[in-house]
This record gives sequence, C-alpha cells and structure tokens, in this order.
Amino acid sequence: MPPTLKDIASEAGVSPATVSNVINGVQARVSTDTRDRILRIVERHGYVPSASARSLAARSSRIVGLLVPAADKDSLTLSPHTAGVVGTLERALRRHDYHLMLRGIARPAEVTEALRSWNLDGAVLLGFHDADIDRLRRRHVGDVALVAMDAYSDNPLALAVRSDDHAGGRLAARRLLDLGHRRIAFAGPAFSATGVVRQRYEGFRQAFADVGAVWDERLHCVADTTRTAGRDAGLRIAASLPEVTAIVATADALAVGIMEGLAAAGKTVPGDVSIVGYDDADIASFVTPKLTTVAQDLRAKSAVAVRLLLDRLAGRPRPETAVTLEVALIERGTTAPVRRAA
Amino acid sequence: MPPTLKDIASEAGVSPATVSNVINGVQARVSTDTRDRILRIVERHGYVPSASARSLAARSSRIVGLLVPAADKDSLTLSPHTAGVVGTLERALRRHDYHLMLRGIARPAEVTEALRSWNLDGAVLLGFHDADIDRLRRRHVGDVALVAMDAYSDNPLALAVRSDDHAGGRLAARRLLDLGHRRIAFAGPAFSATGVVRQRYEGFRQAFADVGAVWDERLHCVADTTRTAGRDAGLRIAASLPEVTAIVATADALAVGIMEGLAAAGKTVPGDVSIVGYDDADIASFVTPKLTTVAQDLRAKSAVAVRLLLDRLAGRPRPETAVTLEVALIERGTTAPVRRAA
DNA sequence: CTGAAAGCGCTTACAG
DNA sequence: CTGAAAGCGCTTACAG
Repeated sequence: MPPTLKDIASEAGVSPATVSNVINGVQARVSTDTRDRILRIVERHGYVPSASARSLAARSSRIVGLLVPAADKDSLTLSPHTAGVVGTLERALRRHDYHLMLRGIARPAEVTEALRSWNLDGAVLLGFHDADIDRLRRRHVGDVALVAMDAYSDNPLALAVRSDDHAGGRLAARRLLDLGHRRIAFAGPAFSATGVVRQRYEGFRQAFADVGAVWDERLHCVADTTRTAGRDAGLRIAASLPEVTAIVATADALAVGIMEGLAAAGKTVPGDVSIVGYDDADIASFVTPKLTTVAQDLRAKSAVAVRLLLDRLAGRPRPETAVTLEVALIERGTTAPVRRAA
Repeated sequence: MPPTLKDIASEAGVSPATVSNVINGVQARVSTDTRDRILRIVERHGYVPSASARSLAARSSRIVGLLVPAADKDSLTLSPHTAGVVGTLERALRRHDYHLMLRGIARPAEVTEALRSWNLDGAVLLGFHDADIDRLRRRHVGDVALVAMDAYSDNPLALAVRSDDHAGGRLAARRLLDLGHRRIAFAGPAFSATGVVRQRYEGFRQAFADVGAVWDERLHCVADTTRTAGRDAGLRIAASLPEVTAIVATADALAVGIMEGLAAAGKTVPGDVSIVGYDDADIASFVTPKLTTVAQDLRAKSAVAVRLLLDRLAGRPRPETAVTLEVALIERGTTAPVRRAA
C-alpha cells in the first residue's frame, strides 16, 4: 500500500490538514520548520497524492480534455496538423500541473459525458465543425473552460484560436494572380456557411476582387483533403477543365495528390499548371518539385490555446474576440508565371 | 449542480447501493422493474457518474496512461509512427470503457508519479529506451499493467509488443544483396546492446552471413533519424565512401534525407545508389522516386497492445514471451541492380 | 432483491 | 500557526 496523506501526517505528528497545506504550497499557514519536516517525510516515502481524492474533495480535477472527432469507430485519425498540436499542448499543460486526457468523440452527447465524468477543468476542441460547436449549451458543458481550435463559431461558451484562413486563401490566390494566372481552380472539401474552408474560399475570392478579376465558379472543385482524392481531382481537372493554369488546394496532401493526378494526365507542374497547398506539412517539402504552400504556426496556436485555457481557469478576463494568428506564403517550386497561350 | 447518485436514489425511492448496482450492470442484484425505473431517471437527468469518486471508492481508475518520452521541455514530438498508434489505442480502449491519459515523461521518476497520481490501471510505454524499461521496479509501478511497445527489455513487469526488427533489417539487406550489391551502408542512430535499431542492425548483418558475404564495418554510418541528419549523411557517404552502392536506413525520414544529400552530391537514386527505408511512413510514397521500405503494421501493433493490457486487467494469463509482428519489404523505386563497374 | 453503514484519500471552512 | 470535523460521490461487504 502506498502511503496516504494520513500516514505522512501521523509520522510527522501533525494533522492531515497541515500536510495538505504543505503539499499544496500554502505557505502562510505552516511554519517553515514543520513544512521542512513534512517535506522530508514526503520525499522519503515517495508520497504521491491521490488525484481522485483531490479531485473529489476540491471539485477541480486539474485535467484538461483534448477532444477530437472520431468519425471512424476504430481509430482517431490524428492528422499531421493535429499531432503537431498535441505534443505542445501536453507539455504546456504539464508545466502548469494539468493532465491531458485524450478523447475521441463519435456522438455529440459524448462531449458532455467526457467533460462531466472526470470533472474536467477545461477542454480543447480540435477539428470540430462549427455547427457542432454552435450546438453546445451551458447544460452540456457546465462551466468548463472551453477552447475551440480553428473554429469560427461565435458560441460564447468556447474561446477560439485559429489562423487567419481568409488571409491564407487570399495570399495564395493573389500570388497566382500576380504570376498572371486567371483560370485558377479552388480545390477543397465541401463547406458550409462558416468554417476554415469557407474562410479560405472567401479569401480566395477576395483576391480576385482585389485585382478586379472575375472568377469562374465552375472552377470550384470539391475534393476531400486526402492524397487519393487529390489524385482523382487532378485527373478530373486535366480532363474537363483544360483551361485551368493554376490551383489552390486547402491541404498539402490534397495538393500533392493533385500533382500526381496531373502528372498522370500528362501535365507538368509548374510548367502547365501551378499549384499552392496549405499547412506546410512535412510532405510539402518532400515532393518534387517542392510545394508552394500557406504555412501556419502550430506551436503558436497551441501556446495560445493553453494560455486562453489557463487565463480562464485563473479567472482572468477573457479576450473580447477570437485570437487569430498570421499565416505566410512559402514559395517553393510549384508556382510559376502563367504560360502564354501558344 | 449536476445530479449525484444519491439524487437519483432518492428520486427512485431506493438506496444508493441499488443505483450503484444498476449503473454498474450488476444484473443479479436488482429486479428488472427497479432497474428500468432507475435507468429512466438516470436518462432523464443525463446523470453521469463521477469518475473520481468511483475511482477512489473502487480503487480502479479505468484510466490507461500513454507514456511518451519528452526529451524537449516544450513539446513531445509525436513521430508519424507514434501518432498512428495513438488514434487506434484511444478507440480500442474507449470501447472497453477506459480513458486515455497522455503524459510526456522527462525524468524517470515521472513514470511513478504518472502511474500513482491517477491510480492508473494500466499504461502503454511508447518509444522508451530498453535501459529505461529495465530500470523499472515493482516499487515504481506497483501492480499497474504495463505494455512496452517496441521494447526488447526482458523486464517481467512490462509486457512487450514489437515488430520483427531483426527480420526487417535482414529483408532489406537481403534484397540489396540479391540485386548484386555488396558495398551496403547501414545508416541509423547510435545503439546499445539491445533495442530496435540493434535488432535491425543484427538482421542486416545476418543477411550478409546468409549469402556468405563479408560486410565492411566502416560502412556503418551513424545518423539521427531526421531528414536533416540524413542530408548530411548522404553528403558524407558520397564524399568519403564512394564505393557504397546501396544504403539501408532505419527510418524513412532519414532515407529521404540521404536521397537529398546524394542528389546534392551528384549521385542518382537508384542509378548510382540504391536505398531502403523503414516504416513505410507517408513520406515514403511522396518522394520521387518512391522509397522502397520495410513496412510494419501499426494498427495490429496497437491492437495487440490493447489486448495485452485488457487481458492483464481481466486477470487472464499473460503470454509467455513478447509478441512479435511480421514486417514486409515494400519494393518501390529506390532499389535497382548494382551497376557493373565500368 | 434491497438497504444501512463504513470507508476510499483528500480539502475546506471554522475554531482556537 | 495548527487541528477536529464534515463532506466530496461513489463502492463494498454485510445483514436481512
């Protein structure tokens, strides 16, 4: 049996309350002498407080949930983007003595269960649709501190951090426009009124408006953000949209797939078609030619998420609005000036 | 205030003990009538049991820890390999009503703290050195069920799942030998007496013995498993080991880096030099030419880890030895017959 | 089939 | 600066 707080107390000849105060660093309530004595005993026994007991008594678990949609029953797919965030989150939380519980969410009701069951102090929602976040009500979440990453929901129950997706779409299109392209396809998953993809799309459209060009809506190409879907899309574009000279894709994997599809159809990149990806994932610089892409700062995004969470837990004032981080266009080898018609 | 078990009990006009039995599915102790009545009330209130209270009273947390080394203070780097495992683990555990706590481990002592604090029922150790696992003692881990992935430690406190790394190294080398190569470099991180890399190395050597060829130890090239380190290694090999006609690398990222280094030095792959990677990560098929590599089945590995854990938690007999999964060589574009000396 | 009671290991006013 | 006591929300023998 590992020692309990009571064991430590009786060995030190003090009350459990005093040991509790020492462990929790309540300086004001314990003399230096007894504190040192207790600390030595704690050390010697390798005493570790029971988090369940603590959580039960203090009504605070010091657990933050990381909630990720689990479409599939068998596996959460952690995108490279998600995986990059997880590591930073864990460390940052750990430094503040919080634990991270990872939870896949298959049905909306599971959010409530996840929060309530372990009495989470906070949770980070990663990769949820805005609609799901909109639907959250106080009765679902209690007063758990919630941070939604990459969300455009304005549900006040969740703080939001995201990259400037509108600027990202705009940057990508603008660069291509500047290179002389006009027949630019937009490739990405279906989107609704709000959300990351919608924002990138609007930014993309804005770039056309900026230079006074008109965009042909038939160049909107719906495709999942996977390499396989990209391959199909590339083939499709080559076959039925031969006038396209450039493509903006909403994810690097998609862009890479499109490159392959184009190649299979006999088109060269960037000779015949220029292409811009999104995220600056590892693959962006593994392909040949290296992918021009829109980069976001994942570490910064995670760091902000943690700060928002901790501020909220400490009762500090919350920001007025969502926190939006800058993005940057990384120009590599898949973009070139439009080839003048022969 | 969310309802407690007591609230449910008094509303149903029964004792807390009975509600507890219903919630825990103890069929034998409750009549169908009262069970249904209670379940309806539970449903209506959206009652969620407090996991801390449960954990405290039952001495079982139903939490499994996922312990990952955190060298860096700021971030756990989840390799693609690790990220692939995490998703499967979470779902499989969830299906059995376990929760997953993700914890980065910077100092050995943190293992104990992690296990004890939340009274973990089990833990999966991911990516630890054998030496760290060897060092685990009963007093550190109590009777927590432990599964070490990719470990070759024979510490009986941890069950082990791993791929057949020896076979992997052997397969890779054998294929190159069959293609006529003899001057084959082995590129990978420094290794000690045991461990994944050591096994691959031994397998590599075995392949030479299999065909009665002699390996020149100067062709052992130590490099971290990153693309950057690979680039350097590629440059180094081109400059100081010009006789090398093939390379086995212990990771895909390393192999890809080496390809770049070789290219920078004016060598072609697979024209001048063949190369085999390890893992079949995404990047393996993103590069040009596509990387020949040794693939392991991550889903299977995670699934076995969970099964070992659950078996142990259910008190079922443990396997006699470590579970070893098969690997396969995926031949793609980076391997070709040795070019006959001009 | 059901309930009363003790207890899991802490924290938190409150009193001194 | 320190302690006695109640309580957090469950589970678990035990008795009936």
